[in-house]
Amino acid sequence: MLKTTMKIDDTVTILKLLGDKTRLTMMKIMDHYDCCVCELVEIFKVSQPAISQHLRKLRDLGLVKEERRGQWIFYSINKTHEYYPFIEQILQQLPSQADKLKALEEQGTRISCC
Amino acid sequence: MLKTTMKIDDTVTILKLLGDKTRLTMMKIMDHYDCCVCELVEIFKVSQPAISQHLRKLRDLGLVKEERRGQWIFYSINKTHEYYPFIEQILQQLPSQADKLKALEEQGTRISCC
DNA sequence: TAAGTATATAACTATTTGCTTATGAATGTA
DNA sequence: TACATTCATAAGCAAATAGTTATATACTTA
Repeated sequence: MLKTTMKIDDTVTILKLLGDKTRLTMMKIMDHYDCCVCELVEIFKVSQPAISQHLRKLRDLGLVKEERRGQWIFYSINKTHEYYPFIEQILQQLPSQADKLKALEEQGTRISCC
Repeated sequence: MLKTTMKIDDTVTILKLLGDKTRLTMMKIMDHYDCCVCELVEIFKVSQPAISQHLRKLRDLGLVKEERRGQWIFYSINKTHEYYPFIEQILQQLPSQADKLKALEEQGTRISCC
């Protein structure tokens, strides 16, 4: 059990971000795999701007980091974030979302950029 | 570290409820003290219906339970809830809100009903 | 029983949120 | 250079949210 003391306001901000199915699932996925935007678009069946906007909120808080690789921008969880242990604790209790990535591979979409 | 596996949808619902400063603070307080509605109204400086509506959302999910004691209705955390360990894990990392109750006592408001 | 206190619910409102489409900027390639 | 692809941003919209005031319900007490 962690013993971090978290500020209430910070905690509220983080929980609000995680309290969205798309973002929570994205975080769970990105906890294990770097993802480019187009993969996430495929997975969640929403528009590309919708994904970008979710990523922006996560990035604005520093919860994820981006890294350009040529044409693509890959996102991953920022494990150096002050509250990463807190977030990790939550993500660890969620079921693996590896099936979603597997579905992409089978469908051939993931290969397109990774 | 807990190893519970939580459904994504359930987790989202809970995090959404906790992602509100009033509700998160209420939960932290109720984790240690039974509270009647009027106390919470005093603490949060919002209208009584606002508090009742927050409590209803928490109660609808079973996260808190109510108990009438005469004229008052006391709310407390439902420690038998399937996901209570998950919630407790979050609450434990928050700073104590005991000062808010102490302020009530000094102000004489808490005594009125407890 | 009548009046007072505590709480819940209903109705309304302003703000926030998550999505969409349209468009711009950055990179890769013919 | 021209064109295609990837991603970000802007603008607009519908739904959700958190608050308010008004009112109903339940209990206590004079």
